[in-house]
Amino acid sequence: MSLHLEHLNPEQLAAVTLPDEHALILAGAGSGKTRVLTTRIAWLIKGGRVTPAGVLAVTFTNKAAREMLTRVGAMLPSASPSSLPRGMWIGTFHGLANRMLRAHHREAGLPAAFQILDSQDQLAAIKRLLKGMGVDEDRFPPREVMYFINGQKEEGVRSRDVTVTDENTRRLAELYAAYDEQCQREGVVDFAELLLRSYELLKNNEILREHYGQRFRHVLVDEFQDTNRLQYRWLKLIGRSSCLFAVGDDDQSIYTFRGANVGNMQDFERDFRVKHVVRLEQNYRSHGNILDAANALIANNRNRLGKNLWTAAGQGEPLRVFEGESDMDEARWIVEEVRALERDGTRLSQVAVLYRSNAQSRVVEHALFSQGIPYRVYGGLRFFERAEIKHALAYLRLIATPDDDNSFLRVANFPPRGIGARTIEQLQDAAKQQGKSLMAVVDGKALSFRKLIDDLRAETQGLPLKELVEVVVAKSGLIEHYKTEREGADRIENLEELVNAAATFTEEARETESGEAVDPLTAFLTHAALEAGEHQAGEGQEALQMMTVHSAKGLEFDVVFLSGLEEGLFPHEQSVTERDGLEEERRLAYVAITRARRRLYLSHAQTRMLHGQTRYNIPSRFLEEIPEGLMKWLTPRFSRQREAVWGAARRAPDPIPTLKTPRDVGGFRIGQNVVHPKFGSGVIIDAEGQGGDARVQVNFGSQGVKWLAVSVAKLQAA
DNA sequence: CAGCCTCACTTTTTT
DNA sequence: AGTGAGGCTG
Repeated sequence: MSLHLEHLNPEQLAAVTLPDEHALILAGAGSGKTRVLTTRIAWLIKGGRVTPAGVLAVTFTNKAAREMLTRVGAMLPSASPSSLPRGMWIGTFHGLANRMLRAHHREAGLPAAFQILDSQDQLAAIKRLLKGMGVDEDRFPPREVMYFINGQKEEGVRSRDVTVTDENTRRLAELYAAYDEQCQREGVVDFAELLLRSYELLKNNEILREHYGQRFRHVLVDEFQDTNRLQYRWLKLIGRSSCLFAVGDDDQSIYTFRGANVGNMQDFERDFRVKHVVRLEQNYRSHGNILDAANALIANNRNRLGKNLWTAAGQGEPLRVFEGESDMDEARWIVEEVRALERDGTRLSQVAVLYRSNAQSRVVEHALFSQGIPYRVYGGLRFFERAEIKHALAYLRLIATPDDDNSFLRVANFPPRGIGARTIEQLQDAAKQQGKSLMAVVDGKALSFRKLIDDLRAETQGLPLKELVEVVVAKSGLIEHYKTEREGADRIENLEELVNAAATFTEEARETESGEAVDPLTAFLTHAALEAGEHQAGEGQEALQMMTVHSAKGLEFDVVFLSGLEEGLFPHEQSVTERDGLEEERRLAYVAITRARRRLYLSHAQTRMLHGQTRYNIPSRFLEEIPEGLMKWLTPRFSRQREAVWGAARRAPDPIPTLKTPRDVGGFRIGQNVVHPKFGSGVIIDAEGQGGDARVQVNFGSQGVKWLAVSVAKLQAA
């Protein structure tokens, strides 16, 4: 009910109570940015500076949007979360764009029941397009065409405006045009299109622009460092005459690989002549040593707006650092520590194992599984992305929009009903000739499929959503089909879960009243596309948390294991070739470190299985960038000779089978530690040739990976 | 038309 | 190592 302004620190309070002008809030990790954002909204409304309908708040994930909604609701009078903020627009960029396009679909040139393509759907649509146009998929891989199209859309560039520099780009622009035509014909819209379309709608339609410009007095943006150029332009348009309140942290920008533009923060300051820049630097999450480590690390980055976190909490423990002989060794150690923590009363759900890439989770999972420690792995396939769910949704879509060729192709012959490639090809030819959809030109064998869909539509006419989905799942033949599959039980369970999802969605929809009148089925399909489902198995259970560093952003844990701190892995080897790639990796490490509240473990392994091969890695440069005084090495630092691995392999009762036989090359061998007068210390990771011609490949960490001729280079065994 | 097998790929991810 | 997609054979 209350805002509790007295609990805010001076900077937070200043940010919350800024006058009605543009503001940029630089909010460090754990500095209470969500709190500032939500309190600001509530403060504006309570003070009568704005009505709920005048507020637009944008986030990146549905989860963040929900949290914001709940927290704002809790601070406002008469608030039960359901009867919430009448008319307030809180949501993701895509959610809000969708909302606008639904409301003005006619002006935007879209059918009322337009469908949304997720990335999978989009790729399928592009593959289909390329095939139809007879494009050589080796020269134009569908995935790259997709990246090109999305990249252009995210820069706000339409096909006719593409800067054509060469033949390749010219062709790509053509494909872009053809793709957009296909989408338009089929009444579907991809994620990037949602944004671009609503941007153009505002830009070209003066009435709407004025309407929304007048309406939204205050526009607030979360995670501003993650916005791309189009999103920034969208904000500029919709918030033309409003006060823009942007909250972000340039040090936590870890999504440039998907188009995020940190430069938006500087641009914003300049474009809007921002008078108020508030830095939130007091951290309420971590102990001092953890923060000091994070600060020291990120200080190595050049492109920063500048910020230093501090805490009133004590220094806490030193960071614990472990060197494993192998990835398995590292995993074993993690498991041991986790059990010790558990014995000391730490809740498993407060412990997280973080890693740079998903492939690393497997070894740890094995170790945890064999010790019977419950764990939960984040990421991977989400509910609405599962094949069986996509199949069911395809049936539903065909009921709503029969011309949806993507869906037609997905399920025309699934479960198998004798409509093979031949038949489909004929249909595609006919459709192309007549300029119609596949469903419209169905004949012969495929008539049975159209009849099935027509029957389903007739039968479900007027049924409530839940029953509708139930009937479709039952009569599509999917359940029957999965009964015959050996892995089918899980899939059937998921289909049943889909029916439940439909049931809950109906209730939610009634409560939150998304406003615009859309038929329930379309609303549900939109929900499925826009919210692939954070809803995952094992939620809320007491289990160890495992995830990539990326997915850990925004979360916090008492204890964090940051594993695989090795050159080539973290920083990832592909990052060194990208512009500013290393700085992004460092920000990633910064995000990882600042997830920990009380205890942080850092670990690396000397050898690691990757893609079926043993790799020899040296410790990450990031370990060297953390002051020695903050760390406590659980294993003697670098003292274990790499030879120890071979020694262990010889002595151990069961030798580690994955190790290659150490081959002598000019007195050196793979895995050996060496010192070079110029490049410093490194480890031999590959070798070729014999005697005088022998060459070895050495990983010198921050100095890079080099091939050296043994007879020339002054290499010494370390 | 359908199942099987080989081949190529492998950073990070939300919507 | 493990997976997914596409090609080939029955």
